[in-house]
Amino acid sequence: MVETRPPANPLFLRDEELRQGIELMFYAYRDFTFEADQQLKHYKLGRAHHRALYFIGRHPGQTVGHLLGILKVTKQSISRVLKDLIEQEYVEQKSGARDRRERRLFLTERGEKLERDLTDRQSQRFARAYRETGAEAVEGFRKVLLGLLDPTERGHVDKRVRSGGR
Amino acid sequence: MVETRPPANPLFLRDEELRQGIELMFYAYRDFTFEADQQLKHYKLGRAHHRALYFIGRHPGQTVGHLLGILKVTKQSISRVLKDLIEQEYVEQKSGARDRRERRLFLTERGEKLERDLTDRQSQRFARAYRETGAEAVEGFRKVLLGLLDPTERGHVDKRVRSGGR
DNA sequence: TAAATAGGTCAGTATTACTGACCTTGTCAA
DNA sequence: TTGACAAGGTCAGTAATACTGACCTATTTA
Repeated sequence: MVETRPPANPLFLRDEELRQGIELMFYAYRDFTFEADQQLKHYKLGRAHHRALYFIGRHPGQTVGHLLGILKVTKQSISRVLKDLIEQEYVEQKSGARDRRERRLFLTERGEKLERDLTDRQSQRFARAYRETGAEAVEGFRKVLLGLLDPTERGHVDKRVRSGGR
Repeated sequence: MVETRPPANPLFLRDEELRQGIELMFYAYRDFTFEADQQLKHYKLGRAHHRALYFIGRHPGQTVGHLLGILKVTKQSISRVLKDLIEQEYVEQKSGARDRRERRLFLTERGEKLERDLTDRQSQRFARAYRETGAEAVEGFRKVLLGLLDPTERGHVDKRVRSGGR
């Protein structure tokens, strides 16, 4: 594997560097999602259910529309997933106090348990990575991820993420 | 949004920090894939085609089995995708010189063009994020992504990524 | 009261991906 | 040279996710 690289060519290096980022992102996401997907099979649920569960737990009492904005899917898609979760009593909905058209979403105790079960391994994966790389690397990681967002999304996401979901 | 946070509780902070990572990862990946997905519609291809195209371009002359190991899908899945790409002359295969059972995969010129078209926007997204955050952050980003991989994968991926695909 | 909004639903379709079984071609070692 | 094994493809069936488009109800609000 010892190779003599061509002398510094800024354009080449740049493209190469960017592609390395793209690939690492792919590989990391692939492994990151795999474990939870395996778990989900036991419950006969899919990744979409996990995503809904996660974000409802993270933003309890938010509306269906809010969830739609996070996941960026159609309401037909979320509707199916929510129906499953509500039927199996992982999620409950209460109509909004001020606006009764709204369905505000909450995890039941059962739902919280499931969510923790699913997310735990992912958290552990992050914990391991953070431990291995240190606070400075983590700070860089966060910054770059924020930078990868659509500029229009950055404000919302940053606020959402940093406020701990509330 | 001004909120008094509870006094430092290491366990809470830890969980909160990890969840922020999980979320940022989700949001970044969501936005990262969206643009290329839109592009793909014009060509009547899906995300799976892009992935194959990308990695064939990155590792020209590699076998189907190698691609399988990268994408972690079944051969039935890759088979369909490769068939499309070969039919539409984005990809060509040559049987291996030493082992003629192998199909070694290459992009055609047409395939290279398509791949560049699809990947360009993603590269630009990374370029923007890297520019905004600086070399140190990028280094941290890469380290953490590597840390998120399955330990068994880390060696392969690191080698693959750093050797520029060859 | 009429328009707009939150949300749901029905119908139809596409993509991705899975399991399992089986086939061909080719390699390689006994 | 035969037989096990490997690389790859293929057929059949199934499931999950997600889409578009049309249409519906309940409720809020101008």
